[in-house]
Amino acid sequence: MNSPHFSTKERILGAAEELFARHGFAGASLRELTATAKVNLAAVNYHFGSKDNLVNEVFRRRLDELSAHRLDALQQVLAKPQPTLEDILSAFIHPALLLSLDKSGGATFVRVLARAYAEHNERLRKFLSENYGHVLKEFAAAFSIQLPHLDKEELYWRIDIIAGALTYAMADFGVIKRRAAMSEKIHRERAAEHLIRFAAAGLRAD
Amino acid sequence: MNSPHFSTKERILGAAEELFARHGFAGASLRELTATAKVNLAAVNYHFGSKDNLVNEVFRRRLDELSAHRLDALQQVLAKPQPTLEDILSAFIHPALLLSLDKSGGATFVRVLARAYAEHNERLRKFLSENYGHVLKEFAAAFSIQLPHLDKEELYWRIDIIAGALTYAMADFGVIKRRAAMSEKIHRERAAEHLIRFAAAGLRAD
DNA sequence: ATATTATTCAAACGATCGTTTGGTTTCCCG
DNA sequence: CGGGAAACCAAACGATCGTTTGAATAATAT
Repeated sequence: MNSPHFSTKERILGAAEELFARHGFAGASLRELTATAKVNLAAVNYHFGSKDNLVNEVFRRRLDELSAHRLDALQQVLAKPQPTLEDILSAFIHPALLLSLDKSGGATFVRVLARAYAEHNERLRKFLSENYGHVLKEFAAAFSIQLPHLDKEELYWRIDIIAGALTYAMADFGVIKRRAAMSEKIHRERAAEHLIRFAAAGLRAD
Repeated sequence: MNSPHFSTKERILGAAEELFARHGFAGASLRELTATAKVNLAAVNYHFGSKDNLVNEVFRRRLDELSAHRLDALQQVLAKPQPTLEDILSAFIHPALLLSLDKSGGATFVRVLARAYAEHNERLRKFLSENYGHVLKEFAAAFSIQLPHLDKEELYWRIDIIAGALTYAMADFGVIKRRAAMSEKIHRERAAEHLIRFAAAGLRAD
């Protein structure tokens, strides 16, 4: 990720993704980050303005595409005659599954996503809400039709918890490396199916 | 938690639990912590030696009891003629559910537990592994009998991920407060059942 | 080739962190 | 009551953090 044929900005983004996944946002220092990226310490502030904004850009680089995939999948699901809760959840999870299987940092980014859920950083939540809140809003609306017995507050609470647990479960925080990439893909796909069923049960509960 | 009839050590532990849950271990500063506990800044180092050791003691205060409950429940399950995977998972989750329903900080501590999973702090992991690793080891042995097709490495990996997701899902990180305590208890119990089924499916997958 | 802009760099700044110090107060037992 | 241990407190220490500075270098355009 710090190969010389990447630009300074790209090397910083790559190192940031890696170190944010490993140490969290506050835990990753700009000194270790810039050393990993093989750039000068001041390069982060020069190219991104601040560490906070670097965090934003790490998310933007991946979330624009992930959100688009999720909304596409949701639109296809809602076009069906009788969409199920599992269909909607699949539209939410499957794009993240694809991202986690991506070879160039996608899996690392899913771990960063899980960090974002765990660290209840107010500033970051505001950024994500302002830029990608409409995605969760559309999914919440789709869920709401399937779950008329839940009021808005209760639904949002459940989506928040479930989305966090789903993301965490997909994030693969374990220390042990898996053996074969092929077996990993199969495992993740099956895990995603189980996650969908678990989340559907959690949403359907009275 | 900072009532004057609590001792200084207890006030510090209570404030630490609260602030660790809200801001994480690195994110909670001793200055805010001691201000919340209404004690002097130096009191933490006087009574606990260091911030790291304070983190340890926050866990020890709750985990001794939680681990004992889990091992008791596991022993009862293994005494049955045909224990199922769900039985073993229930022995792991149910004590945590009881803790999360505890009125005096138990729910807050479950959020701290979820933090511990998300922050991959090496020092903290070592402390937890040394002091409570035998609990996970006994559960892993019980799982292993039910899941002979999984080798040790794969089993530990799955337990790590699943335990993290379970803990996170139980941690109730959502901002929205629930309305009635009674409805919360019912909701959590049902959520625990769903979690058990989800985790069992994840463990049983090839 | 020269002027202008963009980028990189070593060094320092101010703020905040956990921790330590030395003195004061409080408590308790002989 | 008196004396020694325990507890508390304000203040300072050293380290590390994100950020800024101003000069040196590289790249680009006229």
